[in-house]
Amino acid sequence: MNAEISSLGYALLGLLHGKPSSGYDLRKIFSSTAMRTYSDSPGAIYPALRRLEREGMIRGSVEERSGLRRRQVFRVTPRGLVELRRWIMLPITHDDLTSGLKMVMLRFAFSENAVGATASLEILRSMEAALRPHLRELGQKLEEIRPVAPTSGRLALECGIRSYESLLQWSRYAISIYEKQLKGESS
Amino acid sequence: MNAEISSLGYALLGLLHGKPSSGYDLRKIFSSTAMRTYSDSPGAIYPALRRLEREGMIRGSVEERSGLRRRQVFRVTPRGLVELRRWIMLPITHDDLTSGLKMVMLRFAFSENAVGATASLEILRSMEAALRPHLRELGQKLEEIRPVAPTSGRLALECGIRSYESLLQWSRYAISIYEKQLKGESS
DNA sequence: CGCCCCATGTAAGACGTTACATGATTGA
DNA sequence: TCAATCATGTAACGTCTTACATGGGGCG
Repeated sequence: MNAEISSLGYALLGLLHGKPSSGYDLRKIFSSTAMRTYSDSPGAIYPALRRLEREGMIRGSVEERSGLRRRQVFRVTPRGLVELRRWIMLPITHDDLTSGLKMVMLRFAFSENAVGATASLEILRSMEAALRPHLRELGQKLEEIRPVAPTSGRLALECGIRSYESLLQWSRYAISIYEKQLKGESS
Repeated sequence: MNAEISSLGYALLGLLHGKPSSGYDLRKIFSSTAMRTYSDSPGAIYPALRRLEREGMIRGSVEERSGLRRRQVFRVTPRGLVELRRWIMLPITHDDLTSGLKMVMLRFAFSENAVGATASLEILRSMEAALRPHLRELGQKLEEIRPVAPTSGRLALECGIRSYESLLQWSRYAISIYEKQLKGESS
């Protein structure tokens, strides 16, 4: 009942919240967009959908359309929406930054539809706050290894640092966008 | 005999080429550096080492040190070095860019020690060449989704684009470093 | 009729995660 | 002697990958 949901599971949940779809539709979305990272293979998607259904996060309903083969369309249940929102609004931790940013960006990407623009803004601020100490830490690591590591090792670390700096700049840019958008709405 | 080597396997191979170590040493390296992403759990590292040994990539030798418990130090075999170099010098494909850059950066990080600075430079140029078309492609995707996606979805894609742009800048910077270094040596 | 697209799935195998087990040594 | 650290592993479990299976429908 209370099993963990994989990143693929959350990707599916978020997409289904945007639009009820069949497994085949979802597969096409994955394979045709930048979300290809979440596997476009049926051997991953169909079992993941069944797991979500077993946990009560989504419900599938067979569509009998004239002629064509049966097609099962999945919809997010109220319970699934609660879980999706909970996951999206999780505070951004240090681990979220180091263990690949895919999950965080996925959460952000779904945030506006699933929770609202103020939530998106909150995520961005949380990210900005988490990035500062992380960048300091990486800077220290660089100083540590500078004398001993080969150039290529040092440059590899510098590449990581730059990418986090770019993320920081992006988050500020995104914050400004949302602040403008929200101010416009309230006025 | 000819099984695929996982990313963790290559990480271990590269580290062992830098310095023969025990499983425990490797674990400490993983857990104390930015390479934590490659799992610091014994349940992953020890089986991976055994696989590498089975494939003839590394060889372990038990060190009998006064008093302390037996400690198995692994060394890269000639065959392992051939495989490591082959993997490092693989041309950088479009898939390498989309499926997380961890592998490419790992290859680059090991390149100087395992193959030489000219190889590192070659990798960087290959990366720069692969990045240009990829960035164009992402730009098109952005134009496609701009009218339909919510702000958060669009911003998430922009974040990806920025990170590749930052990677492109880094690769140019790294190329200039290597070019200077190699010119200095040859003169 | 044969072929390709829709749409769903299953089976085998590899890998990683978590948690536990073991045993020896060092230090309080 | 008790705990912590060194050092190596195993077992259970879940998930992903790859490849194959199935079966209807449209089309030339």
